[in-house]
Amino acid sequence: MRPPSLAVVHMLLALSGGQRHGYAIKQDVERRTGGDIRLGPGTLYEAIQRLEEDGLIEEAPASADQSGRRVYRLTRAGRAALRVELRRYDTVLAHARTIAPELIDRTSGGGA
Amino acid sequence: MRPPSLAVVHMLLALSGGQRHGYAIKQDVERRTGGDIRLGPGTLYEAIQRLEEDGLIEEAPASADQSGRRVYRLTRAGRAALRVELRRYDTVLAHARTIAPELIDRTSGGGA
DNA sequence: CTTCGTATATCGGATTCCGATATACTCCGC
DNA sequence: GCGGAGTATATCGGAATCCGATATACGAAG
Repeated sequence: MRPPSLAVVHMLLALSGGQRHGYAIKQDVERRTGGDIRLGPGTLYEAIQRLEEDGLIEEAPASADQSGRRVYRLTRAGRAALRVELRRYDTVLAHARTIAPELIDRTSGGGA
Repeated sequence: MRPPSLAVVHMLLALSGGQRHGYAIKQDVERRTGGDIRLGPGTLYEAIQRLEEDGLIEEAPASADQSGRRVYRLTRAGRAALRVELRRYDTVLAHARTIAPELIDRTSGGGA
């Protein structure tokens, strides 16, 4: 189980805000990142399958009722895994602040 | 050019602390992450090649002199790319603080 | 009935990861 | 000089992952 990509971490994070179905995860991630992270159907549903197999997410009870929508939520292990990844990012940023603080300026100038 | 993995970002970060050769990058990353990120020869040298092809790093002048050591340093584009990745991590952490602050506790207490 | 947006699923090419393997040099003790 | 350990670089091959293209289905709007 390789460490999840940024896109997948964003998916996990979206789910940490409450249970939701695949397409809603996609929209949540795209909206929240301002379009920086875009999830095609391949990335989205394959990641969901993998995440479910690994026990990081699970289908919520009373999920696929009406129109085939499957609602997912984070498991305990999923929350733990997310915490680990988040800490890794925090570690990188901490090192960056030590080694090269000028790389972390908030004067984004251009974009969003 | 897919976004670099955490391991590669660590490599870039090591290089942002000054020019060095491959093996030194490996040691730097492993030491700084406390062994969390381990770079085998495959990961290390293939990432170096890719990074050089993409113009993110370059061989320093007077590099492969003595014992075949190749010394690398970050290019301008490399610094810019590193900044982008760092900002992405920062964005994820910012969202995490908003959505699920309890996932970012500094009580590193438990394991290593 | 046709079109559009939502929603899910699978396929296939390309990329990346990373351990195993190979080579070569240097320092050290003997 | 010889053998071993650590340093240093490079390539191969299997596996995992990414992600656009494609397909299906449903409901609302025209």
